[in-house]
Amino acid sequence: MPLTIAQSENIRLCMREPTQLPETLNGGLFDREALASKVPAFSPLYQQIKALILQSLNAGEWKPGEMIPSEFELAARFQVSQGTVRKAVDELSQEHLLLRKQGKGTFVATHSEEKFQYRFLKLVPNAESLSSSVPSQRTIVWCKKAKANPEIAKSLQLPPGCGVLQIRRILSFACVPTILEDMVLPGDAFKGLSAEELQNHQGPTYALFEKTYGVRMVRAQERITAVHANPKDAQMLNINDNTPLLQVERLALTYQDKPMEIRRALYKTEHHHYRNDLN
Amino acid sequence: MPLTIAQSENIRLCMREPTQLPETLNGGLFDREALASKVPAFSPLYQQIKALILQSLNAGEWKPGEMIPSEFELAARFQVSQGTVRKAVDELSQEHLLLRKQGKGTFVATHSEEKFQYRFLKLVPNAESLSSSVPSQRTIVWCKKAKANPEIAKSLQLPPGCGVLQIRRILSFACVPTILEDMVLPGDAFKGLSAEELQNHQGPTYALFEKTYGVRMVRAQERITAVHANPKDAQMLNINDNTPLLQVERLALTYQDKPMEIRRALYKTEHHHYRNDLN
DNA sequence: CAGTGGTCTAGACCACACT
DNA sequence: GTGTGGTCTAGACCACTGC
Repeated sequence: MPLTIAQSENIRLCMREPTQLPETLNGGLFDREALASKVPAFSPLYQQIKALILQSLNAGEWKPGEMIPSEFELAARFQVSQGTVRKAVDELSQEHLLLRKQGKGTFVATHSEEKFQYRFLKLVPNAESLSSSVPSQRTIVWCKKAKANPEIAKSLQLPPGCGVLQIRRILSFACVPTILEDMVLPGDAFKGLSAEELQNHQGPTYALFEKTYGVRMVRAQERITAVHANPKDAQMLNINDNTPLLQVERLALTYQDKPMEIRRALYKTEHHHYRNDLN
Repeated sequence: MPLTIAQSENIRLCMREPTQLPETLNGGLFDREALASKVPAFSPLYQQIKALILQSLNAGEWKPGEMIPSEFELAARFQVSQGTVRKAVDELSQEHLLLRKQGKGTFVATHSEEKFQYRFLKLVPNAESLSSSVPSQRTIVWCKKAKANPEIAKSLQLPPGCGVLQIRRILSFACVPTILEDMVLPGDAFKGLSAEELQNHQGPTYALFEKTYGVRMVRAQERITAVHANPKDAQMLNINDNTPLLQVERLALTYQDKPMEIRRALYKTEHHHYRNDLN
């Protein structure tokens, strides 16, 4: 049945002037004023829905691994059609924030998920069939408190001198030390994180972060250069001072692009390489 | 108006048994048998449409930069709804094979397009604001014919000993030689390509390839390691033998994932870095 | 079986570009 | 104005999961 003019008019108003809609019947589950204030006033509906879902994710309404409401439930809650919710969820699952499972539901993505473990680790063995592409051993060198220097403070969007956690560790593949990594985390968000916890947990470090500290890394940027190790670092990796290494500087972001980790790693590329797919 | 049962039945048949549909009215513009033979028999309609569009692109029915038929025209041609064409086109434009321009039409993507020039070149200046991120100078060292060794033949899916083109060149940024690059191309596809042509054309090399040789690179894989230059290569880049460099090995693919180029490049990362965004 | 996501359709209207 | 892509809706049915 075609839309009536009145219905169409409602839709138009809904898209262009959300705050002027009559009171909805959703029992205050969400607030169109808040919506209008958080996103550009005249963005497409599905992007507004996307922003709302993002807010709920960020607020922890649904935890990593949990199922979110079905498309029809969300459609009812936001007073839009299921197709509009679908488009929002489509984009979020493309960005790996949500994970759709046919017949089951839609789930908050997690770094624990088998399929997405270590999805930020691009170093793979040259002979992929021979050795495992996940680190076989993880050694925490230290985990200590420090004050952020100006450069780090700026990158993490913290006030200078703010408390941070400094972590150094070595990752080995097939018992060969291959990665030397220094991480810097905001102290507030990771209060209580210790070398023991880092050493003992199973699976990816980012899975620990999201499970225990509620910090989920969703994107990252890496800057790669070729360097020589300094003598101390070379010793840690059991290599000659003169060995060329990849230096990978990472800035990892959580929801709404808030930076939550700086990482500088040295990759030994004798038996491995950094793999990148260009589309 | 809701679908009748008969219409639904038609849709079902169309999805599951394309070859059993009655003759279409499209004047033989396409052949459902051919369709069924090219893609899995039971794939969603929109993927079948996607495969058909891909075939037309590959066959050169629409050249890079040209406009393809409107969504409604394609829908009529393929006897599906506009929404189904839309989904196919959506995916293709996400893969950078097509480019949608609101109000204008949908175009075959091209490496000449301002927005996508050098989209495979991930080396950017450390201070992005200071210097340009596109090479200011290009020097062809040589462009010569050779026979493919077994390894190269395998990568390019050619018979061993097949004729190939070997190209070496140096790219400079702000007059500083920064990239030393060796490319290998299948001789058949690039018959007549000369050092002069490579030297003199404007814009990205991949734009030349698609304009003059009809070879459009759509994807690529890169393997990055850290190396030392050999003395000769070091001289070309005007650096010390001991300078660490990024070695970037690329395999570039055209439509249907056919490999068409092998490239081994050395990147000097004194003033630049390889930038990668992880999603 | 019911519930979930996945596909497909048909139709309305908006936003943008060209003429 | 006409034609293009972009958004939104409503409704049907399919495919998969788990009770």
